[in-house]
Amino acid sequence: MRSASLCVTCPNRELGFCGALLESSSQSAADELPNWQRFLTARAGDQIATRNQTSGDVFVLCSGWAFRFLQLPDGRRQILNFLLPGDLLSVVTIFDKQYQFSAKAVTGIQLSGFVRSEILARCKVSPGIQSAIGRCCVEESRVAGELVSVLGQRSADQRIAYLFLHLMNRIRARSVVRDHRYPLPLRQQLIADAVGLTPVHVSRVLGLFRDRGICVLSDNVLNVLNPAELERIGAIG
Amino acid sequence: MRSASLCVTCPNRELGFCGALLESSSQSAADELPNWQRFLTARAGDQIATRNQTSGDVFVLCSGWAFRFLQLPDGRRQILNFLLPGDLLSVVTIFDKQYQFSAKAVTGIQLSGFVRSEILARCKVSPGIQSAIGRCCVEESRVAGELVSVLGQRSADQRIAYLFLHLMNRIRARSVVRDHRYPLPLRQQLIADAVGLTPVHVSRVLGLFRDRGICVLSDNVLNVLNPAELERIGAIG
DNA sequence: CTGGATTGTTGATCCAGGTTAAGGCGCGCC
DNA sequence: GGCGCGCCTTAACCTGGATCAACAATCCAG
Repeated sequence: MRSASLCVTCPNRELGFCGALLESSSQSAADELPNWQRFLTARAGDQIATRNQTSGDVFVLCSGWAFRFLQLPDGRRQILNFLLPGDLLSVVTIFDKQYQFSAKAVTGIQLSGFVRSEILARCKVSPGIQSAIGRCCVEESRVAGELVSVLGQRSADQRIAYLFLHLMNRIRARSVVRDHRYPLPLRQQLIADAVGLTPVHVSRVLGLFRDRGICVLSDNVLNVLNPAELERIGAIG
Repeated sequence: MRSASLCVTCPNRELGFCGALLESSSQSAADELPNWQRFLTARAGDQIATRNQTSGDVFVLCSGWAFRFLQLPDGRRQILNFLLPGDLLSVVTIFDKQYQFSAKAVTGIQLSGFVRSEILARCKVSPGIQSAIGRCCVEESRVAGELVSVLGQRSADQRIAYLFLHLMNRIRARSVVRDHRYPLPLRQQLIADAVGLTPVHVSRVLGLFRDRGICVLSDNVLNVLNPAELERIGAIG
């Protein structure tokens, strides 16, 4: 019961991967896990995947926030994206048992793991899963391309505004947002690692946004006071 | 005959997508195109795809160099990757008829287009195609992640060294390279757009590499004099 | 041969963001 | 309470790369 209900209560509405997978399975007894699925939890800060590690499971984030990243030899890291409930760790984990990235939990999280071979088998018989995987690939590729162009071409305030707008969209896809207040459990260090700036400069830019009445990030809530201005700064062509 | 022989003579050896597709098809008469395939050429500089445009075809580059990019509102562009013979324009064009990127030819090129619905149909019956698509997705995602971390975290010389090393690997996968001389038909402006620098600064860094006896790019050939040093500068963790 | 376009080089100057450091605030723990 | 530890903020300074500008080299078109 645990994993199924968790996945049903927090599907990724944009992509619907988890939903497609579950719909393709016959209903199992309400209080036991099918043998092709397992369930994990991790605490804030725990590393949940490591580059070059292999795993027979494909994981979906059921609750909490996490992120994928690449570690550099000098100790710095680049965050590739943040994972929200309903997200696959990465859609390519369906095709490759070896992780090409590392991942950590931002908050406490719950993960649902599906046996890869089971997904691939279902894929052959279920057009629903197949197209869900296709949509995930398209989305991951689109987001990665956007991030490349933001990191390659845009200034500090544009990068941070872009990150906020991107996350705001993803949060809105999952829950109703009131008064432009978005739950955002991110330390400035994480924002820095995501947009390729130092924490010091992130603090400066956030201070600027605050002073200009654009948005305020505190207590894990992003309060957007002037959405139009944020959009103007962070929108990508 | 044209398209088939071209694809067979320049398969992407890393990924083998084109080969997998062709192997799955019954041999057609040697001098006519099957109706699910067509063949295009473009001249250097031609735009071969535009963001948000839709197409019923999935294209493979058969000869020449091209690149995918995102255009920014201010006129700048970020190159997402360079396309070498055998590359799909992007693997996600198999799943989405709408391009999420633009693309241009660097040199004169030849493209082979496959009707998308035909690929998807073959996918259902051919495990070879399915796994080739999977491998393409893994590779595209890995390369995109690396580029994100390079743009987010690394200095100008590291970025350019990384680009060179990355392209050298891809060129070596396609043809024998003698004396560390790699064919590289790139203007400095393209290198700049790929690594997020200005052409002026690219020139300075290339000058530095030349002075330090690391490598020389001229006449569309990259002559690598000190591979170890280039590797030291550009290697990612 | 000449004029113009394209590309690359080099120098001078500027500035966005990095670096370093110090201090403040909140919070858990002894 | 006091103390240590994260985290944020702010200030002073530095620097890598952008910007601006001049010029050389190459290649065509006429």
